[in-house]
Amino acid sequence: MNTLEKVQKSLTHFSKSERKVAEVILASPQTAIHSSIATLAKMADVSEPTVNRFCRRLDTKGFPDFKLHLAQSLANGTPYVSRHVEEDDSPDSYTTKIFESSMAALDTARQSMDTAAINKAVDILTQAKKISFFGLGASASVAHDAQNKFFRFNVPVICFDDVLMQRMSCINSSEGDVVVLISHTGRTKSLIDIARLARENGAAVIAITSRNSPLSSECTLPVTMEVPEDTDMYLPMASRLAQLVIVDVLATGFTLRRGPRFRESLKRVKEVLKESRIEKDPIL
Amino acid sequence: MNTLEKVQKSLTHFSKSERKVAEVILASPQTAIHSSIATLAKMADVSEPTVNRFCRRLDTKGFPDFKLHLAQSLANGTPYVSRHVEEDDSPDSYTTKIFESSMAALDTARQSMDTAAINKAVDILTQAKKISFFGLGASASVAHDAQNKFFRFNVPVICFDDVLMQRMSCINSSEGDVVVLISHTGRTKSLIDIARLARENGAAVIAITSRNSPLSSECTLPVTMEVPEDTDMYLPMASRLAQLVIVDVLATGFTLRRGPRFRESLKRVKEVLKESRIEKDPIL
DNA sequence: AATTTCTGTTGTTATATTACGACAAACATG
DNA sequence: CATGTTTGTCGTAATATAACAACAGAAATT
Repeated sequence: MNTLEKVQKSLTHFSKSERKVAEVILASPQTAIHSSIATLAKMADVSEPTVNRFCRRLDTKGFPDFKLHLAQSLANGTPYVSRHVEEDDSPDSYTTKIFESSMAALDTARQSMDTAAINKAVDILTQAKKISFFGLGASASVAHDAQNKFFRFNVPVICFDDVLMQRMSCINSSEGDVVVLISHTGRTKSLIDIARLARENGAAVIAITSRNSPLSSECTLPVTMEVPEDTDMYLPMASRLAQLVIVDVLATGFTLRRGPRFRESLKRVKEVLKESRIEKDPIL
Repeated sequence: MNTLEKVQKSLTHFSKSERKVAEVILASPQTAIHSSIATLAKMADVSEPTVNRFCRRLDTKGFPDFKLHLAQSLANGTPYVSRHVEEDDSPDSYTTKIFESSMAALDTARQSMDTAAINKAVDILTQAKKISFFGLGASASVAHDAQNKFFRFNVPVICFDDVLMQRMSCINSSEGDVVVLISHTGRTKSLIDIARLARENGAAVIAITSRNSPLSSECTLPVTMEVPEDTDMYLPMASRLAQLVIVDVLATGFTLRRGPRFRESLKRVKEVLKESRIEKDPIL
């Protein structure tokens, strides 16, 4: 865990003097890491060894080591002790918080990723006759993005954000087809039906969803992740970002598997797109 | 700039002994930050003051200060010196790289954000009679996401990913309407036309795009950002993520501006959505 | 209830470690 | 050979920590 958060969280566990040290550090972590143990002790109005003991209590080797850990946690963001948006946050404040919580969410998602599953998914995708991306509601935009990416690969790819079309498409699917389902909760009934339907028709079903969800047990290959989502108050967002990144990871794996000649043709697609744009001023 | 990268980049600028120090640090930065100046000097087979001079050359106050900077840059990720995906990366490796570069991109985007513009955009959005989100190609999925978010706010909102529909919609727009255009480059000709068209019909035009782009000068309020995008080889991805986060920031600003009673009704929308899901096992 | 004992907290002193400045030797360069 | 740069040696000041002592408050004993 982040050292600064640890200090914050252990506040109650500390003794009187140690709490003084913690408060000084929390008040201005940037000052703390640039101070010597003597100046910090003076700021907190305690003795130097107290500061040292404080450091030890947080599982560090001593004061210098503690400074190192603290420096790292400062670099990692979290200048705000809380990342949750509050009622009376300023635009500057909530902007920062949302960006930071997004980054933190991506980090936890990364740590919970199973790269073996990623690899298998790439396997399946490269061998697909046809790829379909399905998502509902908020996940639909991820499906669209995926379609956009894989379309450039010159692979037969479709995308539906509508239950009926998804069902119809599944009924017509066959061996060699790959269906990618995107759902954060993995509990949307109609998507679970679709997973079953697709499998019954011989298609391989990849699901980008959460671990242990009903959907993950209903598909051929679950690509799962753990994302801290504060859905109580705000809209699901972190999961969307993580899904997008996973789609990008799959797309990247796809291009790597296909080899260099394939990537040449990708560049040509890009060249064509440039024509619809206003050229950048060459002076810039 | 990241300290570790700085060491890497300045390798040629160093003198013989200083380079020895740099190499030892690059070989194992984790060891370096946990060593004293004496042990590091011994490892590099140079004298202690040489190590100190090395630190000074990198604009730090001395060895301890250098360690702090180095620790921060290590915390920021970059265990890989490069975040770019290489030809022969393992799935684990490219997954990590893509996640990390995404996070780094969000960080730079955040730093380049103009929160005053965010605030103005929220102003405009809260007063809108009707909100339209337009994006083309890859940005279309962001527009969809935005529609999804604002739809829950019970605001008249539409979204088109098709040039003709966008034009038609603009022609029918009037005073009080708000058009939000999403384009990373801000150079897509047809979107620039649409910005002009919308303004001619009295609509306010917000553009989520890059600074100094043609689009940003053609709209009422540009919400710009700087995102490092490696479009040469891979697909635009970082910009998409940043756009999504900005949409989320705008949506959050919107709900905050609307006050607590508004958020109550949001919860009701969520309750309704739950009915389409399989309930979570209460034991879990 | 008063005293003792124990446990944990805090400060003082002493020492070892660490980093840095000043100077001098070695080295390269014209 | 002269000049400027690089590098190392030495001494000193700052820094962190170990060991010990004083103290406070709680628990136990009388």
